[in-house]
Amino acid sequence: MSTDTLGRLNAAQRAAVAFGAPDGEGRWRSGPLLVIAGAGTGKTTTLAARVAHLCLNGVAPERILLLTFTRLAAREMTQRAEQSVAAARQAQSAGARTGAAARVDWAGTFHALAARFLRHYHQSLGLEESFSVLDRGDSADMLDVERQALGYHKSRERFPQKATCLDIYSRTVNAQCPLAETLAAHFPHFVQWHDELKALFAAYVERKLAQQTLDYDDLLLYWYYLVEDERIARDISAHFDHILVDEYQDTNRLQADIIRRLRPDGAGLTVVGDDAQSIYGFRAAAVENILDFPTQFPGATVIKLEDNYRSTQEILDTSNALMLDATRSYQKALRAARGAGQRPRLVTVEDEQEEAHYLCEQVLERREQGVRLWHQAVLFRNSRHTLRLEVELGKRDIPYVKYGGLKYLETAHVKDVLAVLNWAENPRNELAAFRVLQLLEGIGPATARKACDALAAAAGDFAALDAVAGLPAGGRAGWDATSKLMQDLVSAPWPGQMERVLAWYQPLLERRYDQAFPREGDIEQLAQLANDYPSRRAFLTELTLDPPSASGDLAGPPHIDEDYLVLSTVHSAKGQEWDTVYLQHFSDGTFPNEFAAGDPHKLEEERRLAYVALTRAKNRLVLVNPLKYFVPQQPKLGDRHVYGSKSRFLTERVLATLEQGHWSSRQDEQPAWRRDLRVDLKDRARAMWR
DNA sequence: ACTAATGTCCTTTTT
DNA sequence: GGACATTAGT
Repeated sequence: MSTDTLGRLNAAQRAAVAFGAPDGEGRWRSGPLLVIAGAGTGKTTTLAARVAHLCLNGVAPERILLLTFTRLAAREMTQRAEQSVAAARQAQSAGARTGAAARVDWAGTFHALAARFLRHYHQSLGLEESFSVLDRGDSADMLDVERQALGYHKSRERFPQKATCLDIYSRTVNAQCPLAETLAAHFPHFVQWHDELKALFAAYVERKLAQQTLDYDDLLLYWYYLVEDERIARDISAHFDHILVDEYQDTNRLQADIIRRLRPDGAGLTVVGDDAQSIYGFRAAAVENILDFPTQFPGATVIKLEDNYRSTQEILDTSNALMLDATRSYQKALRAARGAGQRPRLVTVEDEQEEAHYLCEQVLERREQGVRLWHQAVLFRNSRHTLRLEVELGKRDIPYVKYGGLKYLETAHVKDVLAVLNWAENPRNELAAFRVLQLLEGIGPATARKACDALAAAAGDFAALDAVAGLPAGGRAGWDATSKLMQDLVSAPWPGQMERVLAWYQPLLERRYDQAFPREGDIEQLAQLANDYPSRRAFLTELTLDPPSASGDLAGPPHIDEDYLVLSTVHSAKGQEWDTVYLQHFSDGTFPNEFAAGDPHKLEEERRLAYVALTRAKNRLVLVNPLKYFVPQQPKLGDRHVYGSKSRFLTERVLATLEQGHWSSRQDEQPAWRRDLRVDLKDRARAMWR
C-alpha cells in the first residue's frame, strides 16, 4: 500500500489521509470528514497526501474534485499529490513502468470550476458558450451605467458609489439573504435606498443577461441554479467519487449550498479549514459552515491537527496569547514541534518614513545572516501603506514582488487591450465595445451607442461597423482600422491575434497617455502571457479568475529567478510561510482597521487577521508600530500627522510574550526612546501581580 | 457631440 | 491623492 505517502506524517495527519476504507471493487470510499487544521499544522501536506492516497487506492484522478481558495493552492496541492503518486508507484514496481501519471484535472477555485461547468451545461441554462466573465471593475462600471440611467447619481442625499453598490449586491447574492437584511446588518447608512437599489440590481441583472456577461457572483449563483436541478446535480455528482474542499472556513452560504447539493449525504466529502483563520467575512464568508459541518452532515468524523511544524514556540506563544483575548474561544493551543527560538519583537518607530528605513535595514541585516530575501516577507493590512517602503526599497536596489493591492490588470492600457479581445470573443459585450470605440479620436458615447445598435441588428457581425454613419471628419481612418481589426479577430487563429491588436493599439497608446513607454512594456508582457494559453477564451477567462498579481505568476517582477523580497497583504499571505515576517503598521486604526472599530464581529475578524499574519513566521517575527502617522481625512488642519495609539490587540498578555524596543535612524533621538520604554515597564510591573 | 478642466467626496481586505 | 461628477470650451 501507500506506506510512503503515510510514512512522514503524525498520527492525526495519517488518520485524515487514510480516512475511509476500500469497497468491494477496491475503490476507496469514505463518509463526510472535517479536518480542523490549525496554522502551520501541515494542512497542505495532509490534503495533498489524501489526494495521493486516493489515487493509489483505486480512485481515478479524474474522479476527484478539489476546490481551493486560490489557483496557487490548487497547483501546489495537485503537484505534490502527483509527485508522491509517482514516487510510490516507482517504489512499488522498482524500475518497471510506473503507470500513467495521476493528473488531477478537476482542481481549482470555486469560481474557475464554476466557469467550466457553466460552459459545459450552457444549453441547459440558456447561456451562450462564449459568455464573458466580468472582473470587479467591469461589474462596477456596468452597475454605474444603470445607476446613471436611473438618475440616482444626482440625488440630493448621497447614493452609494458604484463600488459600494457592487459590495451590497455581492453580499446579498453570496449570503443568499434579502436585500433589506444586508442593508440593515452591513450598510445601515444606506437603508433609505432599499427600493432604488433593488431597481438598480434588477436592471443590472437584465443588462448582464442581455450581454451574456457574468460577474464573479453569477458564476457561483448559476452553478447553484444548475445543481438545484436534481438531474444535473446527479449528473455532475456522478462524475466524482471524492470532493475535497480547502479553506472551508472562508466559504460562503452559496458555496456551502453547492456542496450540499452535490453531496447531500456527505459521501466522499472532505473539508479542511481552521475557524481561527476565517478572514473573509467581508465577502460573506460564513464561519458557521465549518462550525456546523457535523450537524449538516450527520455522522461526520472530525479530526484535529494541532502540532505546528512551522514556527518556534515563542512565535506560537504570541499567537496563542492573541487568540486567548478573543471573545469566542477557539479551544486551540498550537504546540511547536520545532522547539524554542527568539522572542518576537515589537518595535516602535517615530513615523512612517522611519518605518520604511527600519524595514530596509532589518531586511538587509537578516540577509547578511544568511536568510535570502525571498524567505522574508513584509505583511500589511492595506496596500496604501507600502508606498514609502516601495520607494525606499527602490532607492536601495532591493528587489521585491508585491502581492495583493497592486493591480496590473486594472491599469487603463491593459484593460484597453483586453477589451478588444473580450469584444471579439463576445460581440454582445457592450462594456468592452464602449471602451474600445471611445479610444478613437472623436468618438464618444453617442457614436458608440449607434455602433452597438448596428452590431446587434446584424447579429454580431462586425462588418456592420462599416455602415455606421455620422462619424467626425478626422475619425474615419481610425474607425475603418478598428472595424477591420474586429473582423479579422473573429476568423484569425489565436496565436498572432495579440500582435494585430498591439499594432492597432500602438498609435492610440501614444496619443492617449503621457508616459507611453512603461505602458508599452506592460502590454508586451501581456502578449507574452497570452502565448501560454490555448485559446482566446481560455486566456480571457483565466485571466479574470486568476489575475497574475494575485496568484504569484510573473507579470510583476522582471527576473523571477533573482532573489526578491515579498510584500503582501495579510489576506494574500494566507497559506504561506516565511523564515522572517515583518508586520507593518501595527497600530490602532490599521490593526484593527478603524472601519471595524464599532462592530464586535468585524473586530474579531481583525483579530483573526492578525493571527494569520503572526502565524506565517517560522523563526523571526517583527511587529512595527509607527507612533505618528499620516491621516488623509480632515484636510487643511495644519499638520495632518497624528499620534496614533497602540493597537488594542497588544494587551498585557500579548505584550508579555514580546521583546520591545524603539528604533531611530537618528542616534540622538533619546526622548522618544525613553518615553516608550517607560510605558513598557509599567505594563510589565502590573502584569506581575495580576 | 466630444474633450479638457475644475470642483467635491472618500479612502480595506479578494474570487 | 485619486475617483467621480459637473462645467466650460472646441
